[in-house]
Formats: sequence, structure tokens, C-alpha cells
Amino acid sequence: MKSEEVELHLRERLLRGDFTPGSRLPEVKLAAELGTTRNAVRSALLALESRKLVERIPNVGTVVAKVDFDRLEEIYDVLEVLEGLAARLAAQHGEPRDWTALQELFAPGRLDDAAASGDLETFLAAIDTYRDTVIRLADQDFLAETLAGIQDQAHLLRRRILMTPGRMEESLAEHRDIIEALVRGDAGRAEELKRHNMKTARKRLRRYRDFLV
Amino acid sequence: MKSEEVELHLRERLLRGDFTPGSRLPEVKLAAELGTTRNAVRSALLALESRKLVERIPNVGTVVAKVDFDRLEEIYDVLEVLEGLAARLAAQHGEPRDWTALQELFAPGRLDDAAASGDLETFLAAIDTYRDTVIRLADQDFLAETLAGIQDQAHLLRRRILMTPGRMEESLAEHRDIIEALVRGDAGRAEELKRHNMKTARKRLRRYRDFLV
DNA sequence: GTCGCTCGCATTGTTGACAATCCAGGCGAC
DNA sequence: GTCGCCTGGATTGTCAACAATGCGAGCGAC
Repeated sequence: MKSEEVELHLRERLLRGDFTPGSRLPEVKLAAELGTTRNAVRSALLALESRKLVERIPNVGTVVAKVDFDRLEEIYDVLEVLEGLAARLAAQHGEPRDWTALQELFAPGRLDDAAASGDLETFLAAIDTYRDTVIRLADQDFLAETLAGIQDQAHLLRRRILMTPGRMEESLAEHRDIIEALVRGDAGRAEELKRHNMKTARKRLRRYRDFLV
Repeated sequence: MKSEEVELHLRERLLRGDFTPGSRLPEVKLAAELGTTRNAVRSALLALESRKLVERIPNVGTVVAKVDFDRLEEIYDVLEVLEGLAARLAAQHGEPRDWTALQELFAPGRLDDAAASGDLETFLAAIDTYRDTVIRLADQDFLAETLAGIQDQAHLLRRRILMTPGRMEESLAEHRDIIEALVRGDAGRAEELKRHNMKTARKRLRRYRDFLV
């Protein structure tokens, strides 16, 4: 197993929440588990550190990054303008027929059921499809890379936010509005609506946080 | 010399433009020059690769990243919304007295002379002071980190843009407007003006690019 | 002349052993 | 009992030698 594979594997598990935040990730143990060398694990952990998914303490070890709510609110501020930018660019670059698949996916029916029954995975997959479509049509590699790096850090909390009562319905309605603006090619409106969507997500985050305290 | 020192040292020289883009950076040679080991240089280069300041080709070597104008235009799109966000937050969080130093620095006189005589270093230092002040008052660590990473990649071209005829005068006028809005605490206007400033910079970039071809 | 082959050099990649560091637990002085 | 010291184990950090890789020079066939 090469270093990049190890990184991908660990990233996958970290994003899925397989490791509890704060738990340790010893290089030798991971190397044994994955049937690879300590060096491969080591450089993978170094890469994951720069993505802020783990924290490395010199001469002590690597631990899974803890969620820092203050930092997460800041992340959502940044995400708001960047996802808004992506929506604007996608509205400018996309043709109406580019959106048909997304329109069908968000048409009344299946996602309403998912929202009603709390089917998180189906809902998440739909949002991911929205994101992929928008970022592809925005056609800006740098923005895509930047967003990907940031979204990783917010991923764990994204699930929690969606699980708060009523959030899926709210998000669904917001995304339908956004998609409608995107199809019309109304770039300004699409950006505005996406930013609104991120703002409501941020509010949910804050509510969830207060709930925890 | 530790790995982080090597990274800082190389980053400094890369941003200053000491290495011509595309030139090679052999690990052994650098290690000898800096009086350190190959490993230190190696991990420094790995870190610089993730910042996109150098490019590493497997089994061949490390080369100084070339300027990719398409990518730079994308970077400016992202910078536009992020610097705009920073200006908005700074306007919200800052008190009038927080801005006095910046106001004095940008008062008529010294910077006009610098712009007229083409004194790039003085002008750059003033812009950096603007940035530092805004990012400090915005008081968002995550935004600061994100911006720092991105600005590194645009740093080399920033000088070239400022050297285009009339750009310093233009930029100076724009920054005076921005600062005026910041002092007033007019967050919306400050964001708008900063975004406008980035747009004109982007236009200069495009003109400079066309000039090269 | 040019195409293709081979060989050697320069460079990066990997490995395993060893050094440095930190932390926890125990032990003794008081 | 508690404070301070010390030692053992676990973990990361560093190093030097060796392996793998890619590139270009040189050579020969045609």
C-alpha cells in the first residue's frame, strides 16, 4: 500500500467518523493494520495534517482532530462566499440542458420521502450531486480544489446539522430554489440563494452547538 | 537547519523570485548549500508542493512552479470574494480608532510620491499593512490562513501588476475609498469596494498577459 | 542523417536501524 | 501524604546506505 493509498484510506475513515476525535493514531499500529510500512503511514499523516484532519504533536503522536465550533463558524463564513461564487459561475457557464439531471433528482417525490423518513445517506448523496454538478459547470479548477479542502473539515458536522429536526426539509426547499435560479441562468440570484442556504446551515450549527452545551 | 526553517527559507526565496520558474531544485544540492540533510530539504519540498509553490515530478525532481495565467485568473476570482469577506468583517468588528494608523499611512503625500516615482517596495509595504490590519480586525483565524495560502500563489504576479503603468495610482485611489468605508463601519460598501479593487487587479493581470503574448 | 538501442549518470524513493523525546508509574525523602 | 526524581516503555524523528527510476549521450545499423 503506497503512501497516497494510505492517505485516501485514512481520509475516508476520518470523514466517515470511524475514529473518535482525540483518539491516537500510532504509526506502527496503522502500518501493521494496513500491511504497509511506517514511512507510508507517516507521510500520509503528514499530508492529513496539512488538511487539518489530524493533529500531530512532536515526539508524542498523531491524534484525530477535534471539532472546534468557533473555527467551524469561521469555516462556514468562508464556505458561504465560495459556494456562492461557485453557484454564480455555474449559472453563467451552464446551459439549460446541463441541469436536467439535477432537476429530475430534486423533483418532488423521492427526496421528500428521504427528508420525511430521516434517510440521511440518500439526502447527502443528493446534495453531493448538486455540489459536483455546480463545481463541474463552474469550470474552475482552483475553486474546486479550494472548496474540496475546506469541505473536508466541515464534513463531520454536516451530517449532524442535517440530522437536526426540520433541516432536511428546509435544505431541500432551499436547493430547489437555487436550482431554479441556476436553470434560468440567473447568476446573481443563484449566488444570493446559495449564500442564504449556507447562512441557515450556519444558524443550525450554532443551535446544535448551544444544544450541546 | 530543521525542516521548517528550510521550508521558510525556500518559501522566502521563491516568493522573492530568486529562482526562475521551471528551474530545478535538487535535494542534494540544496542540502549542501544550506548545510543540512537531504531529509530536511525533502520534507520542506513536500510541504512547498502542497502550497503549489513547487512541482514535484516522481523520480525526476522538483521544479519551481511556473505561472499559469488561466489558473491565476481563477485565483483572483476566489481572492475577490475572500478579500471582500475580510473587508466586510473588519468593518463590522473594528472601532474607528483601530484605523487611525492606516489612515495616516494612506494620507495624501508619501504614497503619492511612491506611486509617481515607481517605488514598488514602499507601495507593496503599504498594501501589506492594509492587509495585515484588515485581517487582524476581521479576527478570523481560518480566513487568515486560507488567504495566506492563496496569496502566496499570486504573490509573484502581484508585483508585475503593480508595475503596469498607472496601476499604483489606481490602486491607491481604490484603497483610499476602501479605508474610508472601513472607518465609517460601512461593511457592505467596504466589501463592495474591495471586490471592485480585486476586479481591476484582475483586469490588469489580463492586460499584462495579453501584452506578453 | 535518423532511427532505435543500450548504457551510465543524476535524481528521487525506500528501507531498517538507531537516536531523541515524552509520559506515566513507582520509589524514596521529608 | 506529597513532592520530586528517576527509570522504562512507547512513540516519533533522523540518518545513511541502497534500490528504483528516468533521462540523455553515445553508438551503430540502415
